Amino acid sequence: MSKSNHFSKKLLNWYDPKARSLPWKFIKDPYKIWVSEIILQQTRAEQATPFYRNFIQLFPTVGALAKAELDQVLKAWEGLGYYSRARNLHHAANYVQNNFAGKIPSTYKELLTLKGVGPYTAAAISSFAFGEAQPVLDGNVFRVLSRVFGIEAPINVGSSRKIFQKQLNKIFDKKRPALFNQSIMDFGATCCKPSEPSCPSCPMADFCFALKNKQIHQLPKKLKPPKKKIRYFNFLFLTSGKKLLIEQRTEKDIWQNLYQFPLLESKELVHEDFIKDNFRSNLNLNKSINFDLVYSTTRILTHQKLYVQIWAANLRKKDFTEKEGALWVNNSDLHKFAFPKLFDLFFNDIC
DNA sequence: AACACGGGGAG
DNA sequence: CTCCCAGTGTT
Repeated sequence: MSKSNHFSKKLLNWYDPKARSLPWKFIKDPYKIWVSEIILQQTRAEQATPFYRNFIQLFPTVGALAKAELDQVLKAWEGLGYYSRARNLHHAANYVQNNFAGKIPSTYKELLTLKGVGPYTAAAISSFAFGEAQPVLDGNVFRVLSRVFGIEAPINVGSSRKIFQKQLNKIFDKKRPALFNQSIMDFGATCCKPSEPSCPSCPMADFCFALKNKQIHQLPKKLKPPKKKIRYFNFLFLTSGKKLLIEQRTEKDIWQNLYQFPLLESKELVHEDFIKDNFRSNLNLNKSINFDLVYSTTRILTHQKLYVQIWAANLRKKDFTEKEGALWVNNSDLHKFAFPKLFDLFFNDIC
């Protein structure tokens, strides 16, 4: 028997559907499968689970999601990260309403026309929800293929993809696409793990390239990521009575469409006096207004390191200020706005 | 082809 | 600290 067929047979024999029980498994609703796959992009299952449950409760159907305001959808995504997923999901829900009569399209090709649905997600939805023979190629599958078949092409460069896709097509079980896809991802997640894989009990052990050649810790190969960008964020926590000044981020940058306090950003560390002067002139505040440093932290993102300071000031009625694009919100309305995670930490810290 | 995009967990 | 995670869109 060829090594390729051997793989599929071993895999399906190894797979225990009950071993990894997750809320989006064993469901057939294409909408829920779609939502789960978007949430799971670059996100661990444990982190995804509460967000998935909450999201489905708030937006049970594609119609409900399409009707919702983007701010509501972002609020449901608050703290999860990669917020373009929420924007694209909302956009695509309306696209499905208008172009597919509210039915999630059933083919790989049509699914690719939805914003936020790429090759992985289209293969996942089309196979899980509709039984189409499309193999998924995600981080797990890259790792498994690299080790078992000895593929040395780095998995984090686009040009390697076709090499992995070719090998994947060879071993894919067209007769049982959903089962194969579920199995190979579970196998990667629980057996052929990134570190400390369970080689002694691995069903592929007798023909795995990496095990045979002692390459388990060398495969998959990956190119070094670029260095983190350093950014300095100084926010102003400006209150007046029960009101607080916030603004929406609109740039194509991290946290697009989320809310924040008025911000002074710099590439270098800047002096306290410069920050305060900037706040005064930017918000048209009186010289007598005082600012206290109330919060200081760092945030590590995948490609950035943020040095964050939050300054507080309180205004009397007569000092009340207006700023283009900013809005005063009541404490009681704050929960309606989606903020980056660091503000959640801040709110918890000061309360 | 390279870059941008969050946040959390594990080692 | 580093690496990884059920990746995709933009430039």
